[in-house]
Amino acid sequence: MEEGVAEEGAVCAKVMTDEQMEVLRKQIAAYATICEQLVEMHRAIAAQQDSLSGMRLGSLCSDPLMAPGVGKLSSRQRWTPTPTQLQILETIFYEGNGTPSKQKIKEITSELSQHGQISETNVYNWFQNRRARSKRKKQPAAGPNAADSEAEVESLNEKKAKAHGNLSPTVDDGPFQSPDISSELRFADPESNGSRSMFALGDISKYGDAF
Amino acid sequence: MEEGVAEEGAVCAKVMTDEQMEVLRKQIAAYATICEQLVEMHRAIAAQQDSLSGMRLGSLCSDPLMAPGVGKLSSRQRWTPTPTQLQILETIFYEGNGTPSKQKIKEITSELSQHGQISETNVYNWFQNRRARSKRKKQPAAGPNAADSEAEVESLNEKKAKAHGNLSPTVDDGPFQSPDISSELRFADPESNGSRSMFALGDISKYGDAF
DNA sequence: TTGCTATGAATGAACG
DNA sequence: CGTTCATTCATAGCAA
Repeated sequence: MEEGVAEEGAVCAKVMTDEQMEVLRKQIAAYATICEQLVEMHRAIAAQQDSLSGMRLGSLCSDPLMAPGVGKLSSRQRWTPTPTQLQILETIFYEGNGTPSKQKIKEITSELSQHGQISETNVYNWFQNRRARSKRKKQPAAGPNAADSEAEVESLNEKKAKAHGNLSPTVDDGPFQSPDISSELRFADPESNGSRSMFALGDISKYGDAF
Repeated sequence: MEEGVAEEGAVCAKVMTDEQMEVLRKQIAAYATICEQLVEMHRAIAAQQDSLSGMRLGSLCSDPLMAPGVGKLSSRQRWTPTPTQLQILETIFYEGNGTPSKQKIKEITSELSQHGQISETNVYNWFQNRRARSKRKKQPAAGPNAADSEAEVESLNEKKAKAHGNLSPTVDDGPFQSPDISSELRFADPESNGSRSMFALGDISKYGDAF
């Protein structure tokens, strides 16, 4: 182990001991964590923007006809999570609690009911949908074979396509047109249990010991 | 010996198995994927913010952002089928394809990608919308006299009395709330053990400019 | 400019 | 659980 301390970068190989490697792994895990959380944060923020922008014609705006009191649940039978609720849900979902147990649902519902009308069924459906959606985005990739190529990253670049010269005048410059399904992290998902990664960023749950 | 230039990688391979190296590569590649997502998300959010603050209720200043041509990296355009694509889709839809999903989607996508940028999601959405639209066109022809029943909207297609989690216009929760989620970010100590990033984690920093 | 219409995309809820 | 349905939102395209 004495040789492993060499802070001299002359020979990387010498410092590449198991310990060093573990450090590397932890660093990577840390970055993964940061990225994951950033993703969720952005998602939450986006949802907020969405909500409040759409709220202008919803309930927030005072509609002379629509009495903001109870008893008027006519239009829109569909539950819509408030920004706060959404954020909480995202957090819980991300935190690895991929275990939507019944008991959990109750707790979450209680928690969320403080921020708006909600029921256990809503929470249940939300988690169901969230998981299904996450999976769908990553299906085409992650073939049964893992040892050959990580073309998943490449697929992001394969979005190259000839410009369809139709009516759109200024779209040619646009980099992306649609968020394709191939872009999804396969490790961050609490549900991606089928991954065969050794270090398994999904395994980073144990990186907590590092910090 | 010209081999004396021995890359670190070569020697590293001695302490790190090829498998481990590959795993690390994948992990790093995964960051690229996540960061891509982040960039995309950020772009979308920025676009939304710009839109609602500048157009909807702002209009305090003219549009300094609409620069036709270059430099326009916000605003995500939605996919628009080319005439050729549309025709193909219509044909497939009309062919009695009552099962418009799954494997078929991939085939159709491949087919259509010959005529323009498209993704499976686009095809999927198109069929979803197409069917829903077709159905709704025929629904109003139920035959009830138009001289009565103004409450039909509520009880027309009453399927189940699932009255759980209704949403009343009252939003007790404020529409806004500070994004305190950032407090969850935790950074690993890069200086731990005195070793810096051994791998090109710096490569990630190229995304830094995006956010 | 402002508004409307058509439609792609997002998502809560239901089905099997 | 995975897929599908139904409703809504946001935006492209056009009209007055």
